[in-house]
Amino acid sequence: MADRLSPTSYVVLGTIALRGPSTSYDLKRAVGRSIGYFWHFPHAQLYSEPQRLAELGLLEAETETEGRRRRTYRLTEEGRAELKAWLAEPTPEHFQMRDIAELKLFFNEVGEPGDVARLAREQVAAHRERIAVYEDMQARYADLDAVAKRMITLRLGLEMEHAALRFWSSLLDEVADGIDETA
Amino acid sequence: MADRLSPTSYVVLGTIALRGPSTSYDLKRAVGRSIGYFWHFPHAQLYSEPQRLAELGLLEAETETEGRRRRTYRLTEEGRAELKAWLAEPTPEHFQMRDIAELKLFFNEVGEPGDVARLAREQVAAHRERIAVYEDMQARYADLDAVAKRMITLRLGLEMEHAALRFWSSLLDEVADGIDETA
DNA sequence: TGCCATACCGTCCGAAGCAGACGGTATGCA
DNA sequence: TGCATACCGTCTGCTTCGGACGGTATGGCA
Repeated sequence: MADRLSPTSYVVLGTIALRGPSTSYDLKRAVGRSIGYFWHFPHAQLYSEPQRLAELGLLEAETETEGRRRRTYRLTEEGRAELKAWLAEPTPEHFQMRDIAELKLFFNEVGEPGDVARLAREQVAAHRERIAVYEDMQARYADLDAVAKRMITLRLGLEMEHAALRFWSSLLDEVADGIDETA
Repeated sequence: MADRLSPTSYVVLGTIALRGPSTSYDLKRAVGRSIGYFWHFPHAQLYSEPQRLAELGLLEAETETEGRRRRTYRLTEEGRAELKAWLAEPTPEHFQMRDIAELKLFFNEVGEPGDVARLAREQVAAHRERIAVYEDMQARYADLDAVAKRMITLRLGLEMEHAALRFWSSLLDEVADGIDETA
């Protein structure tokens, strides 16, 4: 059913399934605090996508009449069914990376000698910082049963961050021997 | 200089810098064999983007008159300068992940009990397969000095794949105890 | 009570990204 | 000669994207 939905669609459906009836603004904040860490969605889509889903009958909209023209969306039975079908079906696509740093590293032959070291240093710092953020979240929500099941993706995020950190650190070691020791 | 280029622009610029003068078709194949593994570009853009870059003076186009209307692009001085400036400048963005499997995992509460195990099994297989591909590439080009510098990104790719494999394997262990042992 | 600053919230638009259909060209082999 | 297949480029319609913009509620201070 339903033409074929995009990942964005399922983020909307799924977030509403987890939180209950929500406005676009609610979605925006919820996504910003969770999925947004590994998959970026421009907030404009969290306004347009629910409208589309409502037209498809997967969501039900209720518009406030006074004050802000705020719209609250709730899941329909069809919406929940669509979401569950998606969760149950195979996932053929391999993940994609979108890492500007990796791109730069690939073309490093074209650049100047110091470039790689500078890049590596930056990346080490960035990944360390991100790891701190994740560990903080993990600690904060450690014993909140309500979100325990969601927090599991944090572990994946941490694995990835550590892998990246390991890579850039060792690259830095290899490359920083002697040359360009300046911060 | 130049409004501000997209990652796609730098992929085109960079690939031409590495390979020398190229047609869009050349770019398509070269990208498919390298960067395409971690960052997907639809081939149509490898036709339109060089045209834009030529208008900006970063590339120089030469069109064949007979047979196929093939266009060969070569880097201008401005193009090389732009590329080198990009390589030298800081990289503020953190990588993005786009992993459908991670999305499904995040919403697993909504699904049925067997879903996570099935997902994990799939992912383990997929990452193992990808690791095999990468290791094969690594072995094949191990002693080709010409591409050694590019192959370093493969190491990063492998680190990432291993991290993902570790995560999904251990998740599978945790979740597959007793329930749903069917392939 | 009126005014301002600031957070809150939603819409719009132009540009870029994207998938894939389509159509034309060269090559090889029956 | 004719067909199959690989090679190569273009086009179209749609979605995604970033960010500017504009309106609305709240609280504090004059």
